[in-house]
Amino acid sequence: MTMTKAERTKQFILEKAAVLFNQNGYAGTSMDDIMKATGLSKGALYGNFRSKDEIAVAAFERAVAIVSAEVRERTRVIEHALDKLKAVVYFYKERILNPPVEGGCPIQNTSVEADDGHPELREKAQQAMTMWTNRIVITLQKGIEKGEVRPDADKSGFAIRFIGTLEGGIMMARLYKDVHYFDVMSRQLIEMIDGLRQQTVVQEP
Amino acid sequence: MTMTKAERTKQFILEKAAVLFNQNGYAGTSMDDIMKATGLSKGALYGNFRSKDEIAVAAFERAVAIVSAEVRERTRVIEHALDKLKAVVYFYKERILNPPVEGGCPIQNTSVEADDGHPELREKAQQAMTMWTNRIVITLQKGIEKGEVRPDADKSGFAIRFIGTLEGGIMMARLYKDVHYFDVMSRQLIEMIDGLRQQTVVQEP
DNA sequence: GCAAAATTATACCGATTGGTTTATTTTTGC
DNA sequence: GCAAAAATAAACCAATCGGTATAATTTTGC
Repeated sequence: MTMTKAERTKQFILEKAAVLFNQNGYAGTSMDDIMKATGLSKGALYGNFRSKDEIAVAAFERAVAIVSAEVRERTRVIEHALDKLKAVVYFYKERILNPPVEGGCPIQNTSVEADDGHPELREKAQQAMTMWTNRIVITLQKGIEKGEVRPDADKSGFAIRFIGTLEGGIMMARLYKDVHYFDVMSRQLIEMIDGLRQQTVVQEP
Repeated sequence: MTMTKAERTKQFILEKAAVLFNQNGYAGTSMDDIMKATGLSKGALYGNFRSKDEIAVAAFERAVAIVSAEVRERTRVIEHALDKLKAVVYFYKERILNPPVEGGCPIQNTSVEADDGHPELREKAQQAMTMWTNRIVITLQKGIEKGEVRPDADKSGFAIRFIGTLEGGIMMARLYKDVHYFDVMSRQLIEMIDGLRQQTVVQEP
């Protein structure tokens, strides 16, 4: 057996809790909610985790891992840096009303709830956001090395604009439960991506 | 007296509650919190409002009104449509870590918390968002009529991109408590605004 | 397959939740 | 300035909150 029974239970709890926290937030989710969602008792919950906080933090990281894995799965085989970025946009567009983890983007949900309290969750959200920007920067760097991306591109600036625009679109589309709002943002994202393209240099005679 | 005592108390409760809900969310704010923040008793609270829900909804509308009033105050005297939009960007940039209502953008906070439950709050957030987009569309329309804005501009598309980009910047800047993230988004916003300018037509000879 | 260890269920804890009741005080309209 | 109406304080309510103690059950390593 590759995974002990206890480990599997722990992961099972996190999978259920991730959805609850992502939909209803930290304050909006009770231990009783998690008991009902898992069918487990309070003893099982507190036997695997020390506190609600510990579940929330671990569930957040699980949620981020689920989304990351699905995005990576979608973009893995794509060679061109700009196509990779476009695939991310299309992924979110398709999944905007049917996200990998019910409730939307875990980073957005956790950021907005934790920015005024809960420093631990806020720090985890910061780390996840920083990881995301770093991955985009790396993608662009590789694109520059392969001559696909303008070498003078502002990599980290682009990463911030990319994520910020995406998150803004997610927020609006989820508020109205209407993809259109994300569509509008995604068109801008595609333009931004195309703006990174290495211009074909006209040879001087 | 222009305002009865009871009316003033009601507004006083809403002003205090607006901050609490904006910082800690609906689920994260208790009636006891509001009692402590106002110094009033539970009787006073339930004498003026029927339920926590009613306070939350009214407090949200108050919060939106406070932010709107400050933005309008800042942009009121500006004549040129594009300057008006830029002034909005600069206003948020200055106030990103010192917002009109502590806790950030009430529409963002309420949207993200209410998109999976609390349909009443979600509808109020939708209404506020729709009002905002409408105001931008009207500004652009006037700009077109005055020849300041390209007549073929996609007014409602721009409004969505404007707000979405702004909200994305607010989210990131608040997560890191660092204006830089909003700065990056604001530069893009200024470019978007300049892209709306009516091009000077080159006269054919 | 058995004993030790870990996991789980149940019952329970004090504190806090949103909300009500009732008595007292304050404000209001005349 | 006085009576009616409204607003407020205080005590109280059942339900729920996060968390613990203990006892029963499973899983584990050998």
